[in-house]
Amino acid sequence: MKILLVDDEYDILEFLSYNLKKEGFVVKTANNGKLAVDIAQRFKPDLIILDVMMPEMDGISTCSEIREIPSLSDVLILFLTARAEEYSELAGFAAGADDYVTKPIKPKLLISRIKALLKRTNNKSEQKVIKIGDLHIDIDKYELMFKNNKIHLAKKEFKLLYYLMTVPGKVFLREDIITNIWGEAHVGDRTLDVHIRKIREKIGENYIKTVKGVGYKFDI
Amino acid sequence: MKILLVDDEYDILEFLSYNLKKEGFVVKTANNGKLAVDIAQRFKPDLIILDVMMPEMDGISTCSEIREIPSLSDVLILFLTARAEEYSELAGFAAGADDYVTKPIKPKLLISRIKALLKRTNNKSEQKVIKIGDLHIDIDKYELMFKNNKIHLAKKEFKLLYYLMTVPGKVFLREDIITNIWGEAHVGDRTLDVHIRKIREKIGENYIKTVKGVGYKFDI
DNA sequence: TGTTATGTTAAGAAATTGTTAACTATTTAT
DNA sequence: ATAAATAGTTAACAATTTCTTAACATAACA
Repeated sequence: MKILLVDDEYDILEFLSYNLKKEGFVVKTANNGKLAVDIAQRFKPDLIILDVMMPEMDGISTCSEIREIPSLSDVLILFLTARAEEYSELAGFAAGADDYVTKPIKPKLLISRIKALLKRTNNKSEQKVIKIGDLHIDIDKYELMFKNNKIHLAKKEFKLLYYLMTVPGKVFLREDIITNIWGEAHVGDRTLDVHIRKIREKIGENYIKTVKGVGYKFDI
Repeated sequence: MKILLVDDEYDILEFLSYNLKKEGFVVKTANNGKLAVDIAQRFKPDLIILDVMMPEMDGISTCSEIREIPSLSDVLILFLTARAEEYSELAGFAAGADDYVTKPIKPKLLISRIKALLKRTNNKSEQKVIKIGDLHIDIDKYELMFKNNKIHLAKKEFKLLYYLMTVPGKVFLREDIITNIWGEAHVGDRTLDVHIRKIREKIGENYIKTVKGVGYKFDI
């Protein structure tokens, strides 16, 4: 999930950026509205977080402008407003905002709002249960069945296997897997391999196949 | 689902209206009690959300008046009250309210209350008794039976266990559990664990399972 | 045959949950 | 109204699980 953060205060950018990255979001920042519009077109974020109060081009104008760019028409926009400026809440919605959060910002709250927002729109028809061969993975139960026996997978292992199983046969690029499971966090070179090994230890060597120089795939 | 929102403050109407629409409700608004009664008769909402404090005709009078209109006799009524005015809670119920929510309004909480309310009446098939293994939980009696013995659970413990039992096997996310049981109130980091422990003390270690990094599930 | 990518292992760091006890708040009983 | 009992919360710390790293091994490929 990609987020573009727009605020004129460097401290806030830094603070939020840090907190969002920690949650696994890919974050870019802009310190003014104009720049934000530019970056947005190239970066194609899923969500733009806009400070309402900014010199020159405020959040509301920026929002209106973004809403007129067809390629960005369905990006989500979330406003940051000071508690006092209630009027901006209304103006913001009028300009096409999807949600707003008042300052001072509590990272936890912001993140839960973001997740709710992304879930609400994104959450179409995700497959909850995938059955392939002797394997049966259920994301609701966080459970993997192998020949009718429960197998315990740790969270990362589970996410990883589930990700590979979403499209059996498809080779997932190493870097895509890492971005998907770890976010942008810089993770060591062998970490993915170690997790793959642990999964193989549990379900055998036959399911996850290495495609050298490319990535891994789940296949029977 | 149609909702009629009644409040004299424009900002609140706007704010709630936005939040409710986003949840898929059809919303109409009125800024005073008289208008509300008029609109209600034509709009025939499933639910009316009434601010208690309004000039001229307050929420309680409005409620009483609505309850006397036969075509609206079984509309649901939910009050918004300021925390201080506890009396209004009682008066409200006397006038025929179905639920009340205190200000300041937290949209998430309000929405979950609305859904609960709509479900309760609409969906009479809501499970009041759940039997799983040796456990038998009855929400009406507020009672838990374990191998035919009554077990006393405190309110929070009961809510928590009941919540987990509503979908056996499904992992409920830590944050979802907290939102559901505690509302949006910020509750300490270990509070949930302590309650889980207390339940486990009473029903044994076999029912509630921890899914580390994710949440808890009820499973046999 | 050398180079590069991946596999393996074990150690310990980091993160998450469990446990206890003290304390506060709320209910109930006297 | 007050005491007593019960419920709920927090904080400190323990226990456990999970994750990552580093070092080295092995396999694939050119």
